[in-house]
This record gives sequence, structure tokens and C-alpha cells, in this order.
Amino acid sequence: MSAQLAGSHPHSAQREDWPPLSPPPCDISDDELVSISVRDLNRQLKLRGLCREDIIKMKQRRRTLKNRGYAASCRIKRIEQKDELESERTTEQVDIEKLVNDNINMRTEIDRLYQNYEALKKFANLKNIPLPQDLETL
Amino acid sequence: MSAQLAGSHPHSAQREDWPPLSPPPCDISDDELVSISVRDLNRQLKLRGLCREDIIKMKQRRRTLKNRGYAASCRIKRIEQKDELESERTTEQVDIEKLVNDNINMRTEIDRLYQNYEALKKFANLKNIPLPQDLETL
DNA sequence: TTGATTAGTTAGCAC
DNA sequence: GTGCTAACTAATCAA
Repeated sequence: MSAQLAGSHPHSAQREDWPPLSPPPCDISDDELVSISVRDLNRQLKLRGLCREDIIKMKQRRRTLKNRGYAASCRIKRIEQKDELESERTTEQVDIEKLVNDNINMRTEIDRLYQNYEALKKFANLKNIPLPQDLETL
Repeated sequence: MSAQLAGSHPHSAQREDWPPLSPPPCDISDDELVSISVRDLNRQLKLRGLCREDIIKMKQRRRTLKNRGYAASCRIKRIEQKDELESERTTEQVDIEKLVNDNINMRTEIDRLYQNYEALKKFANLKNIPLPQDLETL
């Protein structure tokens, strides 16, 4: 009865032939029923001469099938958003690692430069060479 | 009929009186039914002299109520995990901002130290003072 | 048997 | 009417 995406077995796929929707009052398949426009559906129903009750049943059946699809996309969307969040987190963790590394390297570089600068000053002191106050502006 | 956590209206709370479970064959409330042990339930059922069918119905009702609870905690768990992921992401973004700031400051510091060092060398050059090769080891 | 999880159903909101 | 989502039911698996 149910023309779904051909899921094979429960728990992790579609429920095969499960939903006990009322038996179809005419031979429109679920796939057709859920995809044709309201106009065409009405045309078909009139064409096949269904009574008012059957028409209501078909409309309800259409709504239910649509809802089945909506529920499925809702779940997919939820999973995708979760996956997206997780991958963004991973990216950020990589970025953090990189930044921490850069930080460590720069700290080393600062130490090195500072040592060089101090060594020069120490050398000047050793040689009794007076340094100008405004070194930075030379 | 349904004695849930007192949700008030659909869409964002429990479905009030909705589920058309079979009417209770006896006066055990949903809360009791779902919380008492199987042993006590059996005792109660025998005590009230229910027929086999009603007993099966009560058992099924119990299972359904339990499932309702399981589904609820499953949803809550899902939401909590999502919230956790999001807050971890926020934390990481704060960390990144801080690291980037540190990085900028250190870059500035490196430039400053480098300028100072160069100024000293330039000064030495101006004064025709030879610098030792092994400055760093002084 | 219990608890968790998935697909499907239903109610109800928003557009 | 369409689409989405919360809560619920039933099936199914794991422990």
C-alpha cells in the first residue's frame, strides 16, 4: 500500500507496508496522490465519480501522506543542523590549536629578541659606551 | 484522563487530554499505573477482579504510558545535547577572540623589540663600533 | 521488562 | 492549503 522510498526494515528506515490508512477508494497511488495539484486531484476525483465521503477520505489521505514527508524532512533537517554544529566545532578547535601554536612561537621570538637587545646593551655597558635616550627614534 | 506533567496546551507541552487510550477498566490513575511495580500491579488487578482482557488492556496501557515518558526524555535529551554543543561553540569563539587579541599584541611587541634592536645596531654603525659575532651568548 | 530510538500520525501554529 | 514542529503511538533493539 505505502509507496515510500523503499525502506527495507523498521528501526532505521521506512515502515514498509505499515500505516493502516483507509483502503484507497480508487486506484490513485500514494505517490500520485501526494504529488498532483489540488486542481488535478479534484478533476480526477470527479472523473472517477467518488461520493462525498470518499473524497473527504482521499483529501485526508493526501494530507497524511504530505505530513509523513514533512516529518521526514524535519528529522533530516535536525540531523543536518547537528552535524553542521559539530563540524563548526571541529573547525574551531583546529583554529584554536593553530593560534596556540602561533602564540608559543611568538613568545619564543619575543624572548629571543629581548635577549639580543639586552645583550647589546650589556655589551655597550662593558665597553663604557653611553647610549642615547631616544634610541627608538633613530 | 491523561495525568501528565500538567502541560497546558498543544505545541510546546503535553497533549492534555488527548490520547484516546481505551477507557480505564478500573480506577487506577495513569500516574499510579505507570509507577507501581509489576508485582503490585498484578496484585491490584487480581484484587479488583478484572477479566483477562482488561488485564491485557491495563498492561498495554501501562506500556504506552511508559513509552510516552521515554519519548519525552528522548526529546529533552536531544535538546540538551544541542544546547551543550552550542554553548561549547560559544566558549570556543570567545577563546579564539582572546587568542587573536594576544596574537596581535605579541606581533606589536615583536615589532617594537625588533625596532629597538635595529636601532642599537644602527647606532653602533654610526659610531663605528664593531659588534661581536656571538652577541647572543654574552 | 525496561529504556531508548526511529518512523509515522495527529494537532495546531504560521504563512 | 502547505510546511513545520511538538507530542504521541507502535515497532524494534539492547541490556
